[in-house]
Amino acid sequence: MAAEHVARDADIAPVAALIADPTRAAILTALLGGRALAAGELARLAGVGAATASAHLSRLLDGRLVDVVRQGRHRYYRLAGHEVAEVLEVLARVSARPLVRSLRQSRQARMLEEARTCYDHLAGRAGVGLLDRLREGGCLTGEEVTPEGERLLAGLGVDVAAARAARRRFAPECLDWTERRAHLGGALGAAVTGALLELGWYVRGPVPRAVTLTDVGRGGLAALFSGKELTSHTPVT
Amino acid sequence: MAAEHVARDADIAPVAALIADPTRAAILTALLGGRALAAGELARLAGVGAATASAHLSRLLDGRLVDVVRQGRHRYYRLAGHEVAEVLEVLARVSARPLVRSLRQSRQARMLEEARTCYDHLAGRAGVGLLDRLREGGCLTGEEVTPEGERLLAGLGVDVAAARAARRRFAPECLDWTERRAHLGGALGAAVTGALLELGWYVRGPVPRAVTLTDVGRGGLAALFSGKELTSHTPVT
DNA sequence: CGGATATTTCGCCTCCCGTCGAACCGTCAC
DNA sequence: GTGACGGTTCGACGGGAGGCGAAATATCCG
Repeated sequence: MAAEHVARDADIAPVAALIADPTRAAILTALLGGRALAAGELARLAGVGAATASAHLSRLLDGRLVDVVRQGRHRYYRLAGHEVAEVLEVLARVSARPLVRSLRQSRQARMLEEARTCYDHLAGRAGVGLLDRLREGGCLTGEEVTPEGERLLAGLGVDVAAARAARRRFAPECLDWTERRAHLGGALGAAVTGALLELGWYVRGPVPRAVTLTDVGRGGLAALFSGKELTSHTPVT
Repeated sequence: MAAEHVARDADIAPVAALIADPTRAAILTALLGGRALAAGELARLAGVGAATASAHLSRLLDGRLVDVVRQGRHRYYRLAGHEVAEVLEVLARVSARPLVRSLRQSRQARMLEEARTCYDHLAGRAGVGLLDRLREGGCLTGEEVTPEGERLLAGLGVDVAAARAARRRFAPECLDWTERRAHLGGALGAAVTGALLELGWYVRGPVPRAVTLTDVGRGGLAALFSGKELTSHTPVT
């Protein structure tokens, strides 16, 4: 989903190992509330002796998953930054992944599979289709926009020059994890997506990252790409 | 960061334990490319015997971190969905967290700490400040908008009724992990943030989730909240 | 059908790691 | 000071998990 922004390979095992222990997981989860808690409190919450908790906290400190602030004879521990909280939250989401989704959830999931934003660019079947159409139409070769592409995008109101001048990567492929194929990311992806929303071809949906194709958008895209839909699927109803 | 959307507590330890083993981590990382790989290939990539790899894959399968597709005498394994890929990516990010950031990174980090979007609503010091100002001004009590709040928000072009009718939670607090305090999330948070962008009080920055306060916005907010800035800090330069 | 190859299952060994009790070091209260 | 309490360090114990080789199973190819 965020392949564009993935850090180069780092050993994830050590960090995972820190979270893998049930006691440490309980400690970290207790700290998810944002408050700093004393060592003894954490030991109690985790249901373990003070010695054990201390050992765990020491390891979490080494691994820079928690910070400690000493205050008198107490030591208050808290999570070491929002990245750590994010890991715990994402991990909680996959851990809670139900075997079978509710109707509402599966409908939302289908909407997100169809079209959603990935940070600030279009993803899902629509995102993958868009990149395919752009490449098929010779608008994009590698990471460069061709003259045809420049014309087509200008027609949409995309400022390609501004995107090229942006401080982020211009037009990287971003791996789409529901499609397992690439969609268009980077400054250009953001600019194109912004233009599509601006034109009202896509509108943001009720679910945070969902966007949906409008009738206007369907017509516009069909005209742009000579009748080819971005995706062959019927829209989610 | 995404406390609004966090699943209820699930034991994250088992999933973390699956990732915690270096061999399994290597297997999962190899699968991050999105392609399905055969068991033997994965064994080779992970630098381990076929028997060992098989055992690991079996456990990953049990834990629903990978899917398998049998094709003749080969068994191709792939990650079981985008959530799993997300976990690995976020985990890679914290694992790679440098001890000291580069100047550019720290500047970007400061921008994000100041103001950014969290899914589709305002976060960072600006987001926390906004919620504080709304509460101080008596615009919001608990999760309800007061008549004063209704007037103030209407002046900004926020359609409170529409937000209230949305299918997502109306105005939940969303824990902000850089501030360790709450900001306004949910349908109302999204609507307010949309209005602020629409008015040009905030504009999206070069970095994916960054937004920055404009001069117009500074004036508008000052007028709204009788001179109080959302944050006492000088803007990031 | 029979040999070759891919993958899994089965023991077995080893070693790491979480646990606890007890001793030790700081800090607070009187 | 001196006792009480929070927290960490030390040492020993036990269980669980990963590693491998060998045998079993499944699939392909001729």
